Amino acid sequence: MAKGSQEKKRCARIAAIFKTLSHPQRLFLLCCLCEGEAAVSDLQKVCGAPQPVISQHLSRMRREGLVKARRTGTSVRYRIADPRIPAIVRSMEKIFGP
Amino acid sequence: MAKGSQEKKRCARIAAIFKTLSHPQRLFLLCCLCEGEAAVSDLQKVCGAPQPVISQHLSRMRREGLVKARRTGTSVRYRIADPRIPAIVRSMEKIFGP
DNA sequence: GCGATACATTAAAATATGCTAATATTATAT
DNA sequence: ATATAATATTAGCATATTTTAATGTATCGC
Repeated sequence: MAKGSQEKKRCARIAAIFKTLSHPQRLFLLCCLCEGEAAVSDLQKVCGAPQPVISQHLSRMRREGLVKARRTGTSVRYRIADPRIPAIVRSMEKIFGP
Repeated sequence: MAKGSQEKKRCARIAAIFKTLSHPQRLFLLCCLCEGEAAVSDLQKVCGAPQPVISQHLSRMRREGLVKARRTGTSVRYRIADPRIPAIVRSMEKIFGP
């Protein structure tokens, strides 16, 4: 395998995660989940977007391993998949914040 | 101003940065610059993409405040704009790495 | 079972992004 | 001043992403 190829693969992998984080609403949803577990309907209220859009965003974040889900009766509650995720968002805010 | 609106703006801002980081080649370029300043021609060699593509990527990262540039004769050398950036990429690798 | 609630999925239209090719700029050397 | 090397910019096309709208699935209470 060519030199640097390994590094490029790592970048492609991380870039895919960054892409998932690169949508304003999606990132906002993630930030909401940083405060604690929440149902789709809760997120819909604070986010203000149509329900299918929220579901699509959450679905994508789940595929990418950013969040996890569990059913509670008829509702589904989402949560952050890794406790180190909030720190990354906060670091970004410190560096690139207003 | 409505509640949560401030938070949404922050997310939009950070999401824009994430979007810039969300391209494999761009992220690879940034990682190269994490090792130290480099000229466009150097980056072209390790990256293997056409020169205009590299320039476009660098130009965008510059606009977003991720990198800085300075001329040295006929060549332009790029560098990371903030020393805290490499840590973010490394954190991401730790969490989402192979 | 039936209706209602909460969520998920899909397809198609609208929009944004990235690549290519051509051209422009900037600085050095002769 | 002209030529050359290094980098930047632009426009147009191809592709990917987002949104919208409609439909599907699952769970609970009756």
